[in-house]
Amino acid sequence: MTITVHGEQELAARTGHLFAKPEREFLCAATDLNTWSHRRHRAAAVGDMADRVAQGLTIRKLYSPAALADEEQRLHLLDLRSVGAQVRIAGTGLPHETIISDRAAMILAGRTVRGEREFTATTSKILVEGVYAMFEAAWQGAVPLEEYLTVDLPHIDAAGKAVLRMLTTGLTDEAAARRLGMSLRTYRRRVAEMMRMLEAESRFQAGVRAGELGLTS
Amino acid sequence: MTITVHGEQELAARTGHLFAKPEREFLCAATDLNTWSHRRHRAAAVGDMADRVAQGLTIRKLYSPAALADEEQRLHLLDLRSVGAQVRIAGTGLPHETIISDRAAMILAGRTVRGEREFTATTSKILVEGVYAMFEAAWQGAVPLEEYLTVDLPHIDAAGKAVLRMLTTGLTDEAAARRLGMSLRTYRRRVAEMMRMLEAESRFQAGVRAGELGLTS
DNA sequence: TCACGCTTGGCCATTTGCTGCCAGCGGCTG
DNA sequence: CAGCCGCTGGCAGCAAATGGCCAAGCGTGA
Repeated sequence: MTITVHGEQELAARTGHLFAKPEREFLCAATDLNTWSHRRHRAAAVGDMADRVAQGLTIRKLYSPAALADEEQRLHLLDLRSVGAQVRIAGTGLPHETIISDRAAMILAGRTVRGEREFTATTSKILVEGVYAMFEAAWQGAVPLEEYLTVDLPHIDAAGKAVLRMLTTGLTDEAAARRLGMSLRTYRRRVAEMMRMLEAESRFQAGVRAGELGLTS
Repeated sequence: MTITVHGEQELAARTGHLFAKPEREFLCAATDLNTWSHRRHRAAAVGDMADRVAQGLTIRKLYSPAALADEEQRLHLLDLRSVGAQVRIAGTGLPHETIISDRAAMILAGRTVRGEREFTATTSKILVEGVYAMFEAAWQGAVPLEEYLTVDLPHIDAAGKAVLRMLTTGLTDEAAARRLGMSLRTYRRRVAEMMRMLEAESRFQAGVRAGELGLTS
């Protein structure tokens, strides 16, 4: 079964039964939080979600970085996390929204046509499984929310970036300092500061952090 | 238009016109190279591909790590690269195969039913765009082929992994060695070996490499 | 102008990391 | 059984990293 509907009311009327009560798994991919739900419904949804997660439902939500554009959305994502939903941030936009319920039913949202949002809902095994596989691949490549938020923590200015670059070359401190046109003592001060920012006790550990966080590319 | 067909002959007969001549972009996601093409056709396909790429066609192929299971597939992927196709390896299996042609037509392959492979082909804008977005997200999280092959270079055994783990904790060598129940000299030997494998001159550099390559998770 | 705060650079003591050397041990082979 | 090889561990010498201390210089505000 594959149908196209217009507007959220028609979507709910014709497909609500497919998505109302996921039992095992609920997946959602969207650009940001405004895509599927209005602001005033979110708090209630979180409460409901906590109960469902406690009953064994797996909830996975994949958003684009736009979902972290404002503090309200960010807080809501943290709420989702606190009730046990898994949230990841993809490295790219997710302009078309997808919901997969119990791996059996799926909605894809299209564009708005004459004021009504266009949706395709389907229970086609092939379609659902195909998109599910893609979701899974995107999920694997996405960053868990906490990690993504951590990425924001070490804000590194140009001078810091220069130090990181030098550290990544493998040069001794003396050679690196000369390269940057500063004294060894100053360079080492900068390195010590960088280590603090990366919360590392050793250079290897700092390197791992920098590498994992993509700070060296 | 969305149809389900059985077997590759019916697929070609009913949808061949949609996929035969992509003009701008051809996307393919699959577990490995056996999914869409037989071995004897591959070399010819590469030749054809070179011409098309030269004419401006963008070819992107996303495979799972299974595509690198044997040398023949690996060499073929390198051939694809050499003619200008973009190839990336996802971090997860892609059990269902997808082709998107010029962002206008799409095939999803399902399972084999009574000896015939089941396919869904569609030109539905919503479906195509939805899957396209997922493909894009998966693509962003996937590793370019050359990089992935580089990942394979440092094959790290269990002892090496233990050393990496210790290095990542930030402990001094002496503390780490004691933790692993070996002498400082042996630990340092292991560390030196790890540095060689990571091709690093400094510990920071080694850490970056390990972190970027995902060796610490 | 003077005082203050901050940054830089030189110097130095200490710690940590790097690696060669040698002895000892265990396993394998002829 | 003896010899060889690979690995381990202790020790030593040296390099590199860590960071404290102090003086000098600069910018800012009263």
